[in-house]
Amino acid sequence: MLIDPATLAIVDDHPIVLEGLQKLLNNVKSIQITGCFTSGMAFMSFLKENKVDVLLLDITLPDANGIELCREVKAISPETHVLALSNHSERSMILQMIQNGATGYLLKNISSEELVACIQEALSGMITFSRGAKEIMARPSISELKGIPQLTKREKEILQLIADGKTTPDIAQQLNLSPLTVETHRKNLIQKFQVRNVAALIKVAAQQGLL
Amino acid sequence: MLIDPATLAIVDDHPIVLEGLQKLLNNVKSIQITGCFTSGMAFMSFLKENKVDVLLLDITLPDANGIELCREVKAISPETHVLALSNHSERSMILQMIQNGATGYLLKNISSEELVACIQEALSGMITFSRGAKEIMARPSISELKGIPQLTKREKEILQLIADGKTTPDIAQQLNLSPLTVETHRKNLIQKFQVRNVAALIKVAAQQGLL
DNA sequence: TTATTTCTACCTGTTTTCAGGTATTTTTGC
DNA sequence: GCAAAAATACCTGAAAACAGGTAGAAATAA
Repeated sequence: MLIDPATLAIVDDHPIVLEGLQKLLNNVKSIQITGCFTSGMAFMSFLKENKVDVLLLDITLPDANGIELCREVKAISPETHVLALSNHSERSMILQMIQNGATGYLLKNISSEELVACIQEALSGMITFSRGAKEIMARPSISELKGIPQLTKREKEILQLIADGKTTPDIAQQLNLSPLTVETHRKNLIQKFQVRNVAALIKVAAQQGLL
Repeated sequence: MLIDPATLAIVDDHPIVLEGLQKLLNNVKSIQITGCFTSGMAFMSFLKENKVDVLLLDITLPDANGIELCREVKAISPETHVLALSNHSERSMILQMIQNGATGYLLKNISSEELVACIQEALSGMITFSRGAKEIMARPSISELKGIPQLTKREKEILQLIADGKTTPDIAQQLNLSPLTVETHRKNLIQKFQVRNVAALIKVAAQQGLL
């Protein structure tokens, strides 16, 4: 008994890459390439009509950015496994792709065997990385982790409430404090993070994983 | 010629877990357990005096939370590979740990062989997940990906600038627009995201990876 | 016990945001 | 070419945030 081969699509604005990947994957029985696209829009209209099990997605595209495209794909077709295929080797980029629903991240220097293995792993419902990507992920940039101001318990608490959209009077009431006290904490937070206002405060706090 | 065994420490508030892990890893020649701790503080003072190659870290601790502890560990000792060892099976939790410098995430139902394999993988400088964690990572919650408002180019641009701490007048000047126009965009952003103010706006935008 | 940090609270005045609209001009998609 | 979407711009008044302070009480660490 034969199982249906998995359907695979590729989005990459370099035709050469498309060619190469097709040749490479054509020998693989368990995978059937059902579409190659050089733009995000073209793929999206294809996806609305066809089932796609795996998508190999380049991040840099002419019409849209890959991160957003990935999210759109998963929103329409959650069962499609999106594998980012990119030259970008920044940890933050990989994390962003994963956060936006990618099932894996492959650097373009990947070997053909590894590529097939990663596709199989994705098909079996697991996140997957190419060797290079795994190494990048294991090396957090020091700058990301240092320079994080030490917050007191109260400050963390208030930071959370601010991030939830609460205003100073709201917070004061909720914590049984004077609004003036809350204002002080808010000011201290802004000072500790060396930012100009809450918007920037929340951004850096979020980026450091404090929310 | 023998290579020095890797040093490993464990932080977990359940003594039973510590016992179990010790027994389990004692047979492994390439790993030497150099410390077991039931609190974050105890480990941190140990870390200041001793080299630790791998740390098995429970996320729920009495004195500190594991996410912050992980960051502190990496800040002091970037070469220490922190492997989260936890029962928490939420995707967001795993992502947060990774974002805060963890080299991997293991669910506590991990088998002993898998545990050793993951430790080896971490030691070789790659990120690693237990099988269960890989499966969780591959399944983004639909709620994370849906409900993301469609933003126009201008709105994205202004959202970025707001997140950078720019005020309406700043942005207006930078983009050669009337402040009133910027205000309109800002209002539309708040409406599209269904939030009360910029603080909440930036939080959700950051969480959806838009910044 | 002392020193330090944290939490609390206050004051003044200015700037910015936000709510709740309306409305014209460009783009863009079909 | 027409409709829809996007970008532009305006108005008012209230609420909130921010800058730049000071300062006492309480908790914590040395």
